[in-house]
Amino acid sequence: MPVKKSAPICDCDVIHSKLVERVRKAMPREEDFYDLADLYKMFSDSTRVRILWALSAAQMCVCDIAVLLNMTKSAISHQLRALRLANLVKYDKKGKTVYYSLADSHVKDIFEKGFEHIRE
Amino acid sequence: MPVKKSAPICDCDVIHSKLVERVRKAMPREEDFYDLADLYKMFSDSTRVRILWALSAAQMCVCDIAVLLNMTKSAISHQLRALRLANLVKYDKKGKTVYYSLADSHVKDIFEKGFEHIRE
DNA sequence: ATAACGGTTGAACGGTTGCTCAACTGTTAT
DNA sequence: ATAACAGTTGAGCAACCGTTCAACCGTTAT
Repeated sequence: MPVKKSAPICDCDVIHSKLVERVRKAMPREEDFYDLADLYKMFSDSTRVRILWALSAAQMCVCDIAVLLNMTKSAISHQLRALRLANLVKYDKKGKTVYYSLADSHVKDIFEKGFEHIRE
Repeated sequence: MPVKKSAPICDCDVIHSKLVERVRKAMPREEDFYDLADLYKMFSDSTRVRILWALSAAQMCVCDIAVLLNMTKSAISHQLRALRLANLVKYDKKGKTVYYSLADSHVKDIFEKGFEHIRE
């Protein structure tokens, strides 16, 4: 979704050119950074974080989450869609109701790392 | 920075009320979720992620980062300000140049967890 | 003194994003 | 058949966010 510039647009001289070259060589691909940012984007909104936390506590349907967070089904459904597309949650349809749960254990790990940092 | 609603605006009935009550009781404070989201917001932009990665590789000045990422000093400085306010980076002024580095080791941990998830 | 340079700042813009609203699908109950 | 309900979807709007631009501050060199 972002732009890739080819012409150098930096408005200053390199100060430590050797250092910069060394770091540049070790740098992951541009794409990996976008993927990483996209992953953390899912954790960067308090509604999504609360949904993910709730699902880490129990499998829940859309109405349950809506009641828990005091929000509309629609708002929750929109966010669940984003989480689904990011492969962070999976769902299981049983009749009218759709049960959501975390896709894998990495999500819980990411939570813990975050809370760990907050309570430094 | 968000809004706190008091009147129930949920537009549906609870389906699993016992479950919801159990989860609600175990839920962290609202504020913690905002703090967590704010933390991950710093990782949710590819420019900031690349800056953080660069600083995890070496202490660098603003011009170094600008050259490395092929962006203007101004853009980098704005992002560094955000990272500073979030206590993710610290700086050390030596004459004209300002050297930035990671504030603590948690940042590297968060990186690794993220990359781990991407290469599932 | 003054020019040059590293870095910061605030306003302005364009793009993104989260929620609302209303309409809709699909399943169950009557 | 039809009503009721769980959930989804798309358009629209307001708030937010990242970059640019121009002006600025502090330090160093001339």
